[in-house]
Amino acid sequence: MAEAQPSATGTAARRAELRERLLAAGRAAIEAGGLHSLKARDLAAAVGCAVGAIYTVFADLDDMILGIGAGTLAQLERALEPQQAPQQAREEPVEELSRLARGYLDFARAHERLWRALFEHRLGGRAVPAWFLEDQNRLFTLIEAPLARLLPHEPAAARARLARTLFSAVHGVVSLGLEEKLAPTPAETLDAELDRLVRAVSAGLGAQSPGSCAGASSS
Amino acid sequence: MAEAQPSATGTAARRAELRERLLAAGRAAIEAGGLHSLKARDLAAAVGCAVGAIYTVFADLDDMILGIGAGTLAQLERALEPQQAPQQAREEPVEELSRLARGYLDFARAHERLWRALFEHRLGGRAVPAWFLEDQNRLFTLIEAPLARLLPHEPAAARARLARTLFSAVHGVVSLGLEEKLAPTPAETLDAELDRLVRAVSAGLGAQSPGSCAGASSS
DNA sequence: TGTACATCAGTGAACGCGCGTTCACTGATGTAC
DNA sequence: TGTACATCAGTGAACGCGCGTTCACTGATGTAC
Repeated sequence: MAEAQPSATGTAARRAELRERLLAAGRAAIEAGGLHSLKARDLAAAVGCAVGAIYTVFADLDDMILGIGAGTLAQLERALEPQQAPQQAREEPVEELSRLARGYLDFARAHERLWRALFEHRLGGRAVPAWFLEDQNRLFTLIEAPLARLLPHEPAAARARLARTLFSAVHGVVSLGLEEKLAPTPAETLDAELDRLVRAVSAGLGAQSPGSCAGASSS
Repeated sequence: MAEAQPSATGTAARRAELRERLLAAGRAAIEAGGLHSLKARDLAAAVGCAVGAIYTVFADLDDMILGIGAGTLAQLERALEPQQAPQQAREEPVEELSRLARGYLDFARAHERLWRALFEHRLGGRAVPAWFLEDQNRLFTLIEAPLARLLPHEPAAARARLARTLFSAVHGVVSLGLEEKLAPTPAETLDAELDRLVRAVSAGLGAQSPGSCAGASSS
């Protein structure tokens, strides 16, 4: 017998549980209808609490949106991390970059609205908190590793910039490619195009760096 | 003396003028505060007419937003076209692609909110009209020309896809690069990064195609 | 174990505001005679 | 040229809805004795 439901015991625990359930309801709402479908009354109805209870756990809805965004970022990071080859037996940097891009595309497909919500800024004028930006930067870091092997002579600062640029380019292809309201791109075509882009950039970057091309016949 | 103001004479002409003035007011509103600042009452106040008059010229505000978008696309196209080198004395395809990308970045900078409005879809569930999609496709066509010279052996269909992909990549870099709410990128850095990307892709694409470089000595 | 009481998480009706769209009306325009 | 009348572009108050947030209240929880 004892506590069947995961209902919390202490007050603090109850609050934490309410917070989680609201976050889950918020995620569900966004997945069902986009960020604009996030409504205080709907959330309250979904978790079975009063509207006012939301404000005992979040400062306001924007605060909650940030919480959801943090979860999405964490999930995205988890989805991409395993793509990194085991420490030893490192694969070609190009392959790793290609897999990361593909992982990003797959994630966007699987959680399109949640993912798009990351880039819609509904926060009324308020600045994005620092911890949120750090979460984002961690994504770029994933790209920097293979990039470092691809361009070993590139200064670290330039490599960081490049990681961001590469991410942005991939993001652009995924974002416009999945936008079905405009000219829709068939799934396999999009896969192929994204891969082609990543390989072209990788090859081109290698060629730009000292040596390169006939010299980048790898080693 | 005679008609001083550009006030129209006939009824039809008056309507056309009202439409233009409303579009101008709408553009101004978006430039000042983004798409969300487009309010019927503000528009009426700006052009000095009644709220109801708007609906004698546009079906609703979404219809008007499409009209504004069409204007933005036309302006963007005008901004990019001259970038194409005179028919004779064609420059290197890479240079042309680089200049197109730079032109896109400059346009986005100069009219950021108007430009972003093109990609925000406020149209409630309604499909984007065909003429709007055609306007968009004309942009991709601008890229196809230099691409054709860069990859002469590429089938036309693949080239069209590639133009779209390249556009998306550039768009991504510009879009995230100008987003000041996230980690902001300094202007010159963004210029340089975008250029580096375009050159890398161009070089890489050339290397992918038969011929090229050391002959894709990979294998 | 029982009782009285204080605390405070949680309540939900109500506030306040914003805003797209409508429609019964008006007054200027232009036509007919 | 003048007059009476019909048309209809344009009016703007009002409708209707949505929605974030508040706050006076309540009832469950847990403590003190």
